Amino acid sequence: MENKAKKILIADDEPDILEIISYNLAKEGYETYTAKDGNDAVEQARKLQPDLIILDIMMPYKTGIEVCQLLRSLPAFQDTLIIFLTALSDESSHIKGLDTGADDYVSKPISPKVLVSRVNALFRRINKEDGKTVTVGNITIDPVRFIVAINGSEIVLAKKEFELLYLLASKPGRVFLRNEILSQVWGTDVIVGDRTIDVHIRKIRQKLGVDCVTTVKGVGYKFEL
Amino acid sequence: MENKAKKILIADDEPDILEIISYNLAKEGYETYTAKDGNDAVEQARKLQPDLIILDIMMPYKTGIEVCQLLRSLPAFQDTLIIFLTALSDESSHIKGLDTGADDYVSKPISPKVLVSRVNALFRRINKEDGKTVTVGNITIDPVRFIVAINGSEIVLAKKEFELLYLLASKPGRVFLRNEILSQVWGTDVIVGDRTIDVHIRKIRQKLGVDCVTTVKGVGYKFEL
DNA sequence: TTTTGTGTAAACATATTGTTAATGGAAAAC
DNA sequence: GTTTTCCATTAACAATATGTTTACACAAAA
Repeated sequence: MENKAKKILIADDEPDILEIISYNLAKEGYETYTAKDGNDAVEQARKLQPDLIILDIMMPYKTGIEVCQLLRSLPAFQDTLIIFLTALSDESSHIKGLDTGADDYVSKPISPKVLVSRVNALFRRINKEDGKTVTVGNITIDPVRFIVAINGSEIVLAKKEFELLYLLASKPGRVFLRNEILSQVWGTDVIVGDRTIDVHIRKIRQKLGVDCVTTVKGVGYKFEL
Repeated sequence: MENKAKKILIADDEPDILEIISYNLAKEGYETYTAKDGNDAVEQARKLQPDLIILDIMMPYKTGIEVCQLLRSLPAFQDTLIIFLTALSDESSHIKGLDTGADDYVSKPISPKVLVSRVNALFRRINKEDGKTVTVGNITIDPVRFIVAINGSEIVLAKKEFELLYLLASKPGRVFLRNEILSQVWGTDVIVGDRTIDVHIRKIRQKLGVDCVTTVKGVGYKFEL
């Protein structure tokens, strides 16, 4: 399962931050490398072919966004994970820039724990999306093609529906608390109303036409045939 | 499981913020306490032994970081959850301090909803630990899947029924006083009538169909085959 | 017998979820 | 650039499961 250590390249012009991030990720078993500015980041990235690149937005020579755009234009970096570090003041002006292909962004000031957990989450997500098709009974859920199949016939789910179903089905039988579902599918910062999960559950049940999502009242939901 | 209310200590020198946070967390069922500066925070923390401490970084007498470091050096606070509140201006100068052992941080200005969801997430992470499957004879109680199985056939219990059974079965043979049961399953602040436990016990007996819950008259109940 | 504690069923209240329709926004099609 | 379609979310209400109390029966101890 846990194969070779993932390589992470961290680019920031503040040595302190580099050190803290590097230290904390190394402690988690990642192989860390650092770059001190935009040009350095590009160079190192080409050399190392890291699995994840953490880019500060504000850096000398090239901003994180420029680095990201440059790398994304290369075939070898299509699938490389990228996280932006943004000062809060950057936010509005640069959120658009996140459309350049970042997989997540973390705002400063940085809590090592938060960053580490985001990184872990990202790798988890990738590991799953990397071909981990879930099959339970006659139901197959393919995260690569974004398709659910029951006895061969394909069913199209919307994004949230799919993510929710995939989460539940990834551990069949296990109950997911509503909170858990929220933070896994919607994220910790997004707040949605109480009925949102229900509505999506209903759509899933409706579309699948098979009774495979069970309610555990007062607790949550589970996937089960 | 969802037992007694968690104690949360909130330390900030702005009364307004204290009130907002306190109000919103109390609404969620937490037991909230407040401290108005660093020294106060330390003192209250030692008195209350809260489950979670929310610390503003900038406070008179002692900063949140200092409070955190001080508490973390005490054995009693090794496992206490700590969240920092950081203003934007704190940023780089205090990032180092965040490695003192915070479990999360939330930046100002604070959205009550975000804070509440972070708090919930944090507690959820902790609660996850006690999800061990209990097996006694041919009865299996699995809190992860939320089912009870007798000889392989699954039995669905309601939440309270399940929690009650899980409590008893977690220490087979041991007698649980009615008081104990109340505080463990219902929590200390919930008041219910005398017959409530009985009714749940009866439902458990009824659903399980096996005589495994024994009455110890004048004392309580125990799980026993 | 009286007292005390428990078992049980039904009634009631509440909490939680299910469902539908409406809204606004984003993406896709034109 | 405009229209159209689809999706995520919310609000409002219905439906249901669950939790609690009530009332009384029953049993064991005092």
